[in-house]
Amino acid sequence: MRIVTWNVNSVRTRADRIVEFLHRHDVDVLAMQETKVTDEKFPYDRFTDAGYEVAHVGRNQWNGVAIVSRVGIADVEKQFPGQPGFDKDPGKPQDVEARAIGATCGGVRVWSLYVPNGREIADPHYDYKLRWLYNLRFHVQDQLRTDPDTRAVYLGDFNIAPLDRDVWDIDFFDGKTHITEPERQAFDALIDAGLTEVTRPLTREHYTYWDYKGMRFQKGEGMRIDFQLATPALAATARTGFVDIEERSGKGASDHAPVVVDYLPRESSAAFDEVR
DNA sequence: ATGCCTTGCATGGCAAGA
Repeated sequence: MRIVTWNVNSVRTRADRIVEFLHRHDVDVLAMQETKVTDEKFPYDRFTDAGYEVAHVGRNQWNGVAIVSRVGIADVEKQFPGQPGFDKDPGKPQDVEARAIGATCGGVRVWSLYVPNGREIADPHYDYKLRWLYNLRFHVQDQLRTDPDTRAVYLGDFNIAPLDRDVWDIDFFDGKTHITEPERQAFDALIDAGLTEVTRPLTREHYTYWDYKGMRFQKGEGMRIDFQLATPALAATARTGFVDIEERSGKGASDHAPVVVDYLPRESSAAFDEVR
């Protein structure tokens, strides 16, 4: 089963090339981030016409996450349990943003995640980002405690570069977000909870994102911030993967590239283990 | 160069991205 994560930076602007991408790479499940559209205005027909079902949550022009699947979509959740909102005024109810959607597709629990950017280290959004990640960790722990054999993947735009080599110039990021120790610890906490980041060993590409500004893509100056974090049962079946650099290179591309992973079906995995 | 693109929107100069 081929599962992809892709921050599309507007699903309406890029509907043509997203559908083209699904066909070109024979995709089973695509988790999108930054659809930048409300549920009402989502271009559902473009995907249903192509043979996919859609689950989406979008409340305004910001954020927005979706899952499109041709292997079924069941039990949709439009936020993860315990997902915090942004509370610029602690006295008021938190605004839970459209940053997480979960659905079961072909026996895999898929969570499309758009982790808050953090903006500046001194900005309240930085604390929001850390809080969001730690609450996600608690959710993952709960899921694995309930069912250690669950096949689930938490994938998306994590807005964290876990290693220094995940950015083109670590000195450029001195004092900036995405590379700070607290952010990396929050990412590592997801790994400590039992997840495996499966894309790094499967692709030779360094980066998944290149800023539009300053010809960053043409200069090879990117960041590795999009990932697929799989539970043990699913991670054991990850076989091949790649970052679709060509998709990022075209005119009118998103600033993120699709990150693709092929997982063996549950049956094949059992057979494979027996053969071993 | 507190910039450089690109998006959506009460289509205006913003806000936001990373």
